[in-house]
Amino acid sequence: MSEQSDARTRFLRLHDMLRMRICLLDYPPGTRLSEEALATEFGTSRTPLRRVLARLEDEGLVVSQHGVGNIVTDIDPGEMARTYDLRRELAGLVGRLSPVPITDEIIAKASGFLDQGLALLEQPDIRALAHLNMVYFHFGTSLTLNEALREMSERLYYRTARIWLTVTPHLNLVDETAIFVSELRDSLSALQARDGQAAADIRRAHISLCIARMNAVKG
Amino acid sequence: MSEQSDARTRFLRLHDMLRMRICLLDYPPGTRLSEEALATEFGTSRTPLRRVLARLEDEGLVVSQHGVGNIVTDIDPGEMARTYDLRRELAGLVGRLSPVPITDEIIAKASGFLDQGLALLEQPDIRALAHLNMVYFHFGTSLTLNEALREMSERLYYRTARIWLTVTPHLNLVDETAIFVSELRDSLSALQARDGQAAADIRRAHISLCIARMNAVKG
DNA sequence: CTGATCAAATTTGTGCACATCTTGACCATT
DNA sequence: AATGGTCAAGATGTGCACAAATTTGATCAG
Repeated sequence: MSEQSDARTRFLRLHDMLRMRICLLDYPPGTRLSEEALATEFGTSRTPLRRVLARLEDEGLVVSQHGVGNIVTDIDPGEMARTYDLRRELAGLVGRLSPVPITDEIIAKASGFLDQGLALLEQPDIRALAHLNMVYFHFGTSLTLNEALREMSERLYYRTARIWLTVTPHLNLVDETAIFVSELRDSLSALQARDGQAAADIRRAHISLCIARMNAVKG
Repeated sequence: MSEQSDARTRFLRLHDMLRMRICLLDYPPGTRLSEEALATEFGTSRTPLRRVLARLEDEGLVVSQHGVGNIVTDIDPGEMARTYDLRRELAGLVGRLSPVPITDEIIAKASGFLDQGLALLEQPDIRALAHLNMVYFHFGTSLTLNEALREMSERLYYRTARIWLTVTPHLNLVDETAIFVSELRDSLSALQARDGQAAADIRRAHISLCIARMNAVKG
């Protein structure tokens, strides 16, 4: 009873895969995505694939140019900074608009994220760190029942996810991992106190700090 | 030098027209939009039109069902209430995140909106009121330079625009017009004082009051 | 009259052929 | 050698024919 039509399931799967590849920089900005090549890889024709690319274009991750190709968008630092400003505010709102009651199950999940983060401290890996950050972000948005807030937060997250991966190599990977682990630790503490607002504020504060670190790199 | 390709221009025009029809209830919730009929009306084939419908589906205004049709979505009151909660917060943020300096030109626009509102008081018209509200909303979002904030605000606006039109007939049209005019008047005063934050707070407050009025109807 | 069953009609999804546009290479001219 | 034009190659955009899915109505058995 997956209640999803086959076409929609495939659409969501392809969209997820391509978005992930873009956000993990498998397709760096400027990459030309050939519809024909992708259609061949996924075993479909161009038509369903164009539906996926259309959505990625609406999300601002690619731009389609007639006669040229589907080009992975570049990142304008100023716009990304403003997008981060909004993400920071939305992160705080998660604790105020329709917050979910904190259950033992939620705490267990947060604890699991901390374990994975600690494992990454032993064996740093920027790609694994980015992936864990993504999963943890979805966990964060799941703490509100406000569907629109979840959707907008995720939309903005995927638009800014690449900038962090671009900047991190210039920082110290071990340091960044440690900072992320401390966020996971603080977040777990707040949740254990059954204080969802505090947990949201912690995520908000870490976005602020992330903005500051990236500004320091730029300057 | 409109710098837009022909295909993109047509896409934007069709998207705007269909979105307007949905939000003004020309296509009430549950309406089945036939791709063939719309393609004939606009003088294209189904292919470009499906690109438009795909975006409307991503925006949550229609759902496409294989073998059935493209159906205008219904409105869940609870979700709409939560969406309004977020819209209220975003309206306040417009005054804090990258606000634009208030120029004479901006004040002139606000003054023009007030004139149009006053004209509507003389000759009430729910459709004209809804249209003026839409134009004024875009004016409001133009007061921030934060592109993401503008985009998310507009996305949420179009998702909730219909609920207001659905509820207003149960209220008094003249009263609603008068309330809107007072918002325009307050907004103009704040802008004349060169206080963009105050103008944003006024719009925020009016969203709060609108939520309260709609809750009163429901209860 | 009621219920089920099936076929026809209608609608969206897919694949393909072709139109349109961009780019770059090649070549003739100055 | 520099420059301008022309053309071919390759990419996305469009239109059409068909596949797949759903609904509807007719038809027939009970």
